[in-house]
Amino acid sequence: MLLQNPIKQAAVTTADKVFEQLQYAIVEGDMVAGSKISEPELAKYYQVSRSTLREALNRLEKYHLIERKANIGSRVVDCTIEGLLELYITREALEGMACRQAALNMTDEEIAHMQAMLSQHANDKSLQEGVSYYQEQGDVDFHYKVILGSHNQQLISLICDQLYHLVRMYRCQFGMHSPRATRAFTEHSNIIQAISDRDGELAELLMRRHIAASRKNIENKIALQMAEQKSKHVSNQSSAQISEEI
Amino acid sequence: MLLQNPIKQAAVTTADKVFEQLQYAIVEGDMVAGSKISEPELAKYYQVSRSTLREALNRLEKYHLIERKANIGSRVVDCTIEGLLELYITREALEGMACRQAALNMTDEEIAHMQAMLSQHANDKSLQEGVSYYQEQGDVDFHYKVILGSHNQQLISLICDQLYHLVRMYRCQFGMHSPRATRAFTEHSNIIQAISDRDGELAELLMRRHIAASRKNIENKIALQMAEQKSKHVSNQSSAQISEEI
DNA sequence: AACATCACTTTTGTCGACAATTTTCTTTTT
DNA sequence: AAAAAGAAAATTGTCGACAAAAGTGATGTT
Repeated sequence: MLLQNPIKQAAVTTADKVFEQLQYAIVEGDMVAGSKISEPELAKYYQVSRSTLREALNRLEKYHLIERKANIGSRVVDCTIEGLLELYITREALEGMACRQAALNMTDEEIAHMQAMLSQHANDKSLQEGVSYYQEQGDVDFHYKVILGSHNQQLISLICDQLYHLVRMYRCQFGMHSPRATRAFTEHSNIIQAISDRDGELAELLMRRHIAASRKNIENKIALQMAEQKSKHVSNQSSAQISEEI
Repeated sequence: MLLQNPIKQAAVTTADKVFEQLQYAIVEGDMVAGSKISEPELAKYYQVSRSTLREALNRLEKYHLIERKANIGSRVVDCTIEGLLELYITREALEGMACRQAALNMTDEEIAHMQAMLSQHANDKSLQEGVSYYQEQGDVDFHYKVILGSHNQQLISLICDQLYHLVRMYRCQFGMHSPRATRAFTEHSNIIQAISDRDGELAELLMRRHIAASRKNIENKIALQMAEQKSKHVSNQSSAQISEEI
């Protein structure tokens, strides 16, 4: 898997390993979103006792990948358009603030490193060719660098633990593509400039616009698809591909 | 306990009940912050098996009230000045955005209800007398109303589940008092006005100032106490009382 | 006296079984 | 035939026991 959580710790216990496998299965859609989870079945599948499976489920619940009800059971979280938009709004708030804090708290070395990363991407031939794969990775790297640069454990934990698992899940399930490389590159460039200027206010503003632009782009795509589907009388919209950036 | 989580569901299972008791014990400081947790000991104390106690611990970990390490054990989270300030910065980001969304998404009925709540507080004699108790409750009610008014499940869950347990813990452990009633009342009043004007931008700005003001006030108090302690050669600073608003 | 090693104790992780609750299916009644 | 009631099956919650890992203290070596 490409988009790794940068602050995760190694899986030492069996429950950890089962959790990781389940995490990938859910994020990549091998376990269908919204479906019920059978503890005995899964325990048998992963060759572990139900206790350790439940331990893994607890961790999945912590990361908002499943939902549990007492005496009823667990379900994989559902991927809805509303949920996706809510996620973007939350990201806008948290990553915006993280970017402001990064401008205040990043060391000069960290900033230099981020600038180096960016110019490396600039020289990368994939950018010129408009290939999305490397840019995708670069985009994720950039966002993580900014988040970690906030030096705020609370923000880091919330964004990386609570949000980004879901972000990756939506990316996979809705088949979202990367942003047009050049546009994102310019925006990233401006954000880094604001950070190296130690201009927290501008840095936050730019990051919020960067994320809000993606959200609005998605909203437009959705509106378009809805109209298309209405004219074509297609009922199933959950498998729709949304060509948009992270 | 006064400051309840407004979105919590009833505790039906034994693990739920143990979790609730442990939650209060941690928040109110009956279990000292940073201390190690003994599973056998706690299980015996609450008269449950270690399995159900571990289930409760899992939930505490989900809410960031304890921290676990594989094969090592659990510790109650530590209350530090840095952690408190990080919490305020995160609140500023999340509640600011929640307030913006509330301006966009609250129903007219919800707004009317919040206005009624505020004028009730205005007429309450406790406000005139500057009694903090009711105002404390009123302040919490106000913030919760705004958060729920965002109609954004992601924001609601993050703030109420992840942040407010810690907020209450810090309030208890640092013995923080309420804000001066009249000042907070005016600020709340202005925020509600912005919401009823459907002015999301202003609503967010005012809420962020409202929270940032508290944070800065705390920072000043801390700086003052640090100076005092230095002159008095007092070493223990963790039990300091910080007279500041939520 | 300080350090390393080994055995012992304690604690955490995992397992299978039982109890309680929910769901499903059958039977009964209107 | 539809709805209600009750029995059976399956699922979740809880328990005590064992296995594995970490911590502790005594012993021996340099």
